[in-house]
Amino acid sequence: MCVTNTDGRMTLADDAPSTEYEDTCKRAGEEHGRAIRTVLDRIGDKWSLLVIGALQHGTLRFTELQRHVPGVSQRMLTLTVRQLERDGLVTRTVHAEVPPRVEYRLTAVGETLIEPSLALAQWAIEHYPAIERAREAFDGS
Amino acid sequence: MCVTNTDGRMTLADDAPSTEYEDTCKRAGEEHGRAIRTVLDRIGDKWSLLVIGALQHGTLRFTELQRHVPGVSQRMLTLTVRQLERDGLVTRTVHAEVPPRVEYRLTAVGETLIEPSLALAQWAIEHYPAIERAREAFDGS
DNA sequence: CCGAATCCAATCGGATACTG
DNA sequence: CAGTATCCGATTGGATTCGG
Repeated sequence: MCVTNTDGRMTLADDAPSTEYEDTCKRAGEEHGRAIRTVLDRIGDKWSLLVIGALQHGTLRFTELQRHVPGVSQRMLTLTVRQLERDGLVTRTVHAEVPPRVEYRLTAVGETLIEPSLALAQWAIEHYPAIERAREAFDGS
Repeated sequence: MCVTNTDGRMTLADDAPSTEYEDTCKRAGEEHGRAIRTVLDRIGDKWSLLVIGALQHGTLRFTELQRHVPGVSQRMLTLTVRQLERDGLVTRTVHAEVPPRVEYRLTAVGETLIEPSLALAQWAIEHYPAIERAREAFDGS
């Protein structure tokens, strides 16, 4: 897994043959692979990206968050925000009141994730029709 | 799930209160939600993005592809390229030879996925250390 | 060389019920 | 309100074996 190649181009996966330089790149790239894998495991799950998106305009409480992410169960929302909190992408603030009030908010790091996620979302919207057509053609033949 | 808001800003999830306009946006946005979900289900899996990355510089045969994506099993590589083929992101060309030769290549649509994926990969590499630190801090406390 | 088929463990995620 | 706990079906993905 190399991200910066010998020619300076960016790559997502490793092309490396077995030259010494490439091997160095490969070893360094293994770290990159873990980074990409880790991030993909987070944003690739069913709800994280939607939660990030729901929080992009400000603070939300648990129930509000649940309304903004249609279809998420209480359990999965809890697990998802815990993961995001653990990864330092979301802060969780508990106010000592009755009834309890818990507020979720993106951290600075969490906010930087919005831009690339949005790029992906735009790609999805733009190419979804083509994908649907491709599937029908593939399944039909 | 709204992507373009009333104020023109982009969003990943739906903020919509129940005005008529927002409801229209919401209904239209449900389509966007399916698009994003669909694409996330594809690139969010364990291997698709790595395969796309491996193919970004040209054509590869099955075994080459497997070498370029370290850790992938034969089974998963087969399933992954089939999905990508079905979605019209990759072409699969079988040459009638012995031994058989099968070549995989990105389609035009597949190539457009590289840019946003790379943006995400760069984010991953840049913020992975912060995520690791956040996790240690979270787990330690 | 390029797969398909089978088996199986682990994880994911929904439903439901209960709590401070 | 904001969770936690438990159960359970569905999905994921690795290992292995067989075939054209």
